[in-house]
Amino acid sequence: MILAVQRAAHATLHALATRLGTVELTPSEMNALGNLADGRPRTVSELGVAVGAKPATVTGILDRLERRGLVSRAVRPGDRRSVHVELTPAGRRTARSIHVALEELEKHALAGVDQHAIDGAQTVLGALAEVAP
Amino acid sequence: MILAVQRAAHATLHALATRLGTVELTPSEMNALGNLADGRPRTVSELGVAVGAKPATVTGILDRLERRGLVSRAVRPGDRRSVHVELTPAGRRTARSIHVALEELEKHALAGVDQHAIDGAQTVLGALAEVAP
DNA sequence: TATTGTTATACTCTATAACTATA
DNA sequence: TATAGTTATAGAGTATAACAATA
Repeated sequence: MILAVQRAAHATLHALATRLGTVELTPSEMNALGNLADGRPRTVSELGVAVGAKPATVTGILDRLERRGLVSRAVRPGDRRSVHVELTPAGRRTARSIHVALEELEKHALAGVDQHAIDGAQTVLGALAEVAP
Repeated sequence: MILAVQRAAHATLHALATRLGTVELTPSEMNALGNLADGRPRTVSELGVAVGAKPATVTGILDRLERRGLVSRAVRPGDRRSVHVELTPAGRRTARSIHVALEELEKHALAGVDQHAIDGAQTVLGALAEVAP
């Protein structure tokens, strides 16, 4: 089962990258954009927890996204050590296309699968995600 | 659903690395050892298809595994361009501990999950893995 | 000519530790 | 002194292109 999860993760990531075509985003970059998509600013640490990366890693991801004009950094009011990250208008457009591509990919891949199987998969994936690190 | 797959993949990989403790293997290295575990030699290309990596990437993975004495390379009889890769005795022991750790992890994580959910997950993960790249 | 594997190059992700500027 | 973020360093995965040996 765990091996099947790895295979599915790999295949869907690859398929998503192909569908996005010219957008050229790495999985971590998509993940970061997806987490910021609701419009709420996050600190670097919060984003790190959300995407499962260390602050030092998040810094690198944000450097690239900022260079491409997809996110902006600003000192957080109230605590000048913190940085608030949020999407730029271009970042919001990109996040939206990722979301659409994901939905389409999922719809396409699971077209012939019945609802009971999907419910079961939710349960199993939830249990696996909760496993103690 | 696809996001749940990514989260589960990430969590299980991390848990597996923790359980293996001192063994210190990257996911790709585990994957390569797992594929060779049946004792049948593979060419670099075959292994690349099995682990989802390009030959150039496989070369690097094998370099590290060979340096640590876990796999051996030999010219393939009949086609001197090809290389046959197989596990050394130490590699077989390592592959076995990976297998055991995987089984235990899975058993532990899915202890409270009923069989219908597991069957459903198999179906869904199979469908996702088949999605066109 | 085509294939097999390797090497070379460049970029990303990751972890760790040291550093800065704030608190 | 503790925390937030960055920088520095090193290792690993990835893709692409060029290459040598062999078919």
